[in-house]
Amino acid sequence: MTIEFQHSDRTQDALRASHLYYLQDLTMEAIARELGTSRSSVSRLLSYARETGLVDIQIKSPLDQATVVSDALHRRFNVVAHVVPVPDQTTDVDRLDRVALSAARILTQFVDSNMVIGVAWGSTVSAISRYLVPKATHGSMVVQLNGAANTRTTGIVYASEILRRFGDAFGAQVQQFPVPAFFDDPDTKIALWRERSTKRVLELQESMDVVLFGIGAADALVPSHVYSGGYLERTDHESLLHDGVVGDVATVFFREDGSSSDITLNRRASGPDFATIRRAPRRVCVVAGTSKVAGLRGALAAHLITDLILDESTARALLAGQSDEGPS
Amino acid sequence: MTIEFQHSDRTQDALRASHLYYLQDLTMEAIARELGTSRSSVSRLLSYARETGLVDIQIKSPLDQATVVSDALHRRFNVVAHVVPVPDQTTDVDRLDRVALSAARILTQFVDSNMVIGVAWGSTVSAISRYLVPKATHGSMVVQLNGAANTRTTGIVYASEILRRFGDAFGAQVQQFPVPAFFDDPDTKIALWRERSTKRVLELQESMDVVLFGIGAADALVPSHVYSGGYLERTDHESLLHDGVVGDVATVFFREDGSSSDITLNRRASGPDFATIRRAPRRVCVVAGTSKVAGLRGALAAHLITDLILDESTARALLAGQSDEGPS
DNA sequence: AACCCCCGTGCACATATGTGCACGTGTAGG
DNA sequence: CCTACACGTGCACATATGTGCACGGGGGTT
Repeated sequence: MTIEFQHSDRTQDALRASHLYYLQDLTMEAIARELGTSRSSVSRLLSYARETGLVDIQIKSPLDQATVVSDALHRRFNVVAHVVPVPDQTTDVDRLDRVALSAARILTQFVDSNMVIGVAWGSTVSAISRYLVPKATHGSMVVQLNGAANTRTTGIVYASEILRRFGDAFGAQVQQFPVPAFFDDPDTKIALWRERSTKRVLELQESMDVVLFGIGAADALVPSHVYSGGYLERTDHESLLHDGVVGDVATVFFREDGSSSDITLNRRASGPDFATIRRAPRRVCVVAGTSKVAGLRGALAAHLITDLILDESTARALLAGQSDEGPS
Repeated sequence: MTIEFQHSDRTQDALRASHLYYLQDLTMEAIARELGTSRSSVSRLLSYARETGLVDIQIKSPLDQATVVSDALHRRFNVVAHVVPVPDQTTDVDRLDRVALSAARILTQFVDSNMVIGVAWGSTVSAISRYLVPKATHGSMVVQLNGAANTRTTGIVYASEILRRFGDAFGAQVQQFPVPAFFDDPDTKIALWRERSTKRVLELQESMDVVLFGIGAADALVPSHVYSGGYLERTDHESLLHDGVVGDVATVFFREDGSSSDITLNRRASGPDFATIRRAPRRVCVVAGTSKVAGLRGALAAHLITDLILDESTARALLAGQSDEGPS
């Protein structure tokens, strides 16, 4: 008639080990004894617990003494900045990786149950998706921000892989958006936008709680997908140049001052317009590498960003510019 | 004209090191190179960051697969249980210590800015106070639940030391309650309760967001202060026995069924009545050692507890009893 | 039944981390 | 100016942790 206290599950052991290790400061040796197993197994249990998100490690920069840089960003652009320390001479590839790793872990804190999470699928978001720390939530939904198909591929595999990673990590349902990144004919877009299946996605986008995106920039050293993946024609590039575009967010282009009206290509873009993005209370932008500064500046001017995760050099480059935006 | 990015502060280094270590998985060696210091200093920086609460490590038992025990407690008593793994043969002193360590770290998660935090000052809470992890908050207030003076000492030093630790850890103001634990004459209490200085404390207690307390039990192996510290006379003990008391929370006694009416001694107790405690949305009870099970059962019956932190054996002992409380 | 594959385990070794100690620097006081 | 002291640093060593490898026990297949 005794109640059974089996800890059959590997997770149970991991939980217990984590508690003993992180909450009671026992050594792995001691934990091994309590669990009746070998020290190495404990080491593995703990890695498992970390990978699985059973253990969650957060860094809290005391708000009153945040770093000078992040503080300056807050004052200048009215965003919460998470500055990722990366040595200056790091290559842009490594830089992206390190920023993505940090971003993935920071992102976890923003996600919770019953949220609608919009994600783009550029190289930045893709990198992040590889490092996501699982967090169990209920009733959440991951929605794709913009289409992925281009003239060479449907892009589905690539984009859906990214989406799937997000869905897996947060136990969320995934809503794909199976349309081209850019339409050939704006009228097709208009027509498709009237379809009920499309509308469902658009409505989800309207109710996003969190949006995650990078910045597209033509001259990034790690080229953004949109500019290198066969999505745009030569004439498109010329059109962008002509319209004074400095970058894009989820296929929607903008100028350095944040304006995006009368940019021809936007009529064919599949991404959400900026009003939709701004409707989300938390809008997380991740940027690695100074080549995206101009674009970033535009996105800030457009008030697309509430939380900015970026590497240190980029933060400096951003601050080095003179134009003040100030809290609106 | 370059902006200065000094990281003069030790905290800044610690923050950066923590980011690199916990968010980017760099080795301390690598961090030392980036910071231009020795590996040992990095090790020290990281300890500093942990002690200081710059880094916050949480264990999240996925709600859908919480341990069997904590789950059973939830169903049986409608509390969120945090079961601290402790080997069965541990002495009660060690047991208290380990539970207190875990409790201190769990407690951090419950505290936030602008909260009123009520704390008792028994041996359990005292142990917890020694392990608190600092967490910067603003506008918080720590309020003492019950008086501490007795016939031998004013108790002020002891209780205030505990209170101070809480205040320090959370950057909170401290509100002491300089009255006897038990009055000799109930009328003195009534009179004093009308004083404005007393009323201020009582009002604070009415608006507590979090309460932290242990369980007092006469037969605990690590004797509760109230029963051993010269607070009660022989006749008092007899009176308690006569009234069927199984324990107390902050000097207020109750029976196994949770009732506390007509317990003579309560008229002389300085602690808040149970209605006041129940007004707090989060009521954290910490218990180590099976000798307190009877008392704990009473406190549960009185609905004094929303969050229960206890060691494993005690949890089992609690469950081993047959009486069901069930969600109310 | 015999076989094989998958998985979890402990061992032994390679790394990574923690810490006593001695040194050097800066500051307050004599 | 000298002395004393507090504090932070790196070194060297002691511990603690991570990981490749080989072993062995289910469970499914032939």
